[in-house]
Amino acid sequence: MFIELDLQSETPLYEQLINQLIEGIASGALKPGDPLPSVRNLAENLGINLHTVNKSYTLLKQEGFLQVHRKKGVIVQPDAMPGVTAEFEAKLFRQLRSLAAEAAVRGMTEEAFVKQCRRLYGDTLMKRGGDGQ
Amino acid sequence: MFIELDLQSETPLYEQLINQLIEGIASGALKPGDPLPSVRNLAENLGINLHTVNKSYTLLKQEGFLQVHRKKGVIVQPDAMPGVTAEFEAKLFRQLRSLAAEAAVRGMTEEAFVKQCRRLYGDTLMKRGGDGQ
Amino acid sequence: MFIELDLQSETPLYEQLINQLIEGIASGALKPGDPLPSVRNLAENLGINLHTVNKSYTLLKQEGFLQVHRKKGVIVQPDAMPGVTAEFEAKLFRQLRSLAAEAAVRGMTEEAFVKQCRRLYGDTLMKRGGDGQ
Amino acid sequence: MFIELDLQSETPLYEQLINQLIEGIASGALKPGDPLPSVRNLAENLGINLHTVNKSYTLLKQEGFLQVHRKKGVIVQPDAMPGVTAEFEAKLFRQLRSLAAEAAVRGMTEEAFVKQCRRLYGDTLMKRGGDGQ
DNA sequence: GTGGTCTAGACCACC
DNA sequence: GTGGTCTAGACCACT
Repeated sequence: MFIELDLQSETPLYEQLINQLIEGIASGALKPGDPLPSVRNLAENLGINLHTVNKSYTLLKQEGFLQVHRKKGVIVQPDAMPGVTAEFEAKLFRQLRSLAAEAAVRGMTEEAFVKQCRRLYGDTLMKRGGDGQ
Repeated sequence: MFIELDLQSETPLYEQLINQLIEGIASGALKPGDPLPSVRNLAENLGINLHTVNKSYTLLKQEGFLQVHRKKGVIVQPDAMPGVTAEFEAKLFRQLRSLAAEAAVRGMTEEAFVKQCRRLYGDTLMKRGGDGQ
Repeated sequence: MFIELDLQSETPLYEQLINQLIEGIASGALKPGDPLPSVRNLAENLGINLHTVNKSYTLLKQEGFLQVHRKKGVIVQPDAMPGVTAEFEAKLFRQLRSLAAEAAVRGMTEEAFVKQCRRLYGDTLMKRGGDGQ
Repeated sequence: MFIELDLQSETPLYEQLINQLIEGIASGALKPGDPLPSVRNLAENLGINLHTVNKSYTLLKQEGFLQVHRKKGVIVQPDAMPGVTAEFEAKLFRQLRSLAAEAAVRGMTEEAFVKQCRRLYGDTLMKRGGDGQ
């Protein structure tokens, strides 16, 4: 498993897990239709409680990234992934604006900031070639 | 006052306040050496608790964005703003990676993502010319 | 076979099966006295477990929609279908009230709601004329 | 409190609670902006666990029926209620079709069925005059 | 064995 | 005081 949680972090475990699963999908490590580990299994591997994993899975299901399949258990959305919803745009907007403002105040130039953005988007996907579909 | 808090938001009030003050500095609405409203005053204007404003100010002072001035009270850092610390880089990295991954999964192209990043950085600074509307 | 199960649905398979068989009877696709596929056969065709089909049949027999026939195996109730029992009325009441309330809150007018109800009842029976496509 | 849970029912407690809260909104007993009891408080009154109430509230928040207000606690959506989404239409369709089919097979006429639908929609709203806005 | 539900008790952040 | 998070342990329905 490629997942690593930071027990000291201030971001909740279930949220870290959500982020890492989405990154897994983005990178191609998790492909549409792939089965995920069972809640119990993953919880044990990560050394956390079953309910915490369950919460992450549930939220990802509600968002449409995951599905429960009656035979395969929990799987990655095999059909269309959720698109760019208004909620996501709002979240993106809010978070980017804060980050950009702080970066600017701290003296980071626009080019440095944008370069970092591009790099992180690219990193995410680059692994696809070596690893995914 | 250019500050607007969203009582329905999931972001804590003190954090919203921090963000908006930093955005105010980035845009030039708040310039180095400018005095900020007193804790009591701002709390009253925003209709929130003293403690909340206090917490925001304290954290911003700790980070080096604000200072206490004998006569003017709390002012915007008149000397060098805090630079790009390791903590900030880590935060930037973590948050951007999550956002980029989700954007990618949702089908947002790299160009669209980067464009949005640049736009939000630019928006922040553009107001500087106008000197703080 | 006119039955289609959704493995991603939150409704249990045995319940989906029950619903579709009742809809089959309602539409006339299954007529009183008609034999049903054997448990084994149907399970194989649908790609699901024997137990699941068995559970559906058993419950439908208990309710009186199906019967066991010495020679034909399981058949559709050839005599009087079960009537409007107190249990059914209670279920109908409970579910309709919830749906109606949510529809109302979501801004669906009474006429739109009732129209939908009538349409779905009508759809079910209209196929009867065609005798079970 | 107007809420009554059936501990024997096969429908989960949190779902019963959700339904009753929506019915409360539909009837006008709960008006936009009204504060709801705290999770602890309601849980105690209903004799169930805090987490069960929490789950109901959380789901209703996600759907947009409720909001957390930083000062008033949990309140009924003060702005626009969620409209008729595709998911709701699908749910309505699925459930009504099953109910209609079973009603038809049990010998309930279209008029009797539709009348019941209209009655339950009406009941829900009628209380508004006496009780609500 | 799976996911789903419920309970119980604890700690924390926020206001 | 509030809601949010996490843990622990239990039972059930479904396949």
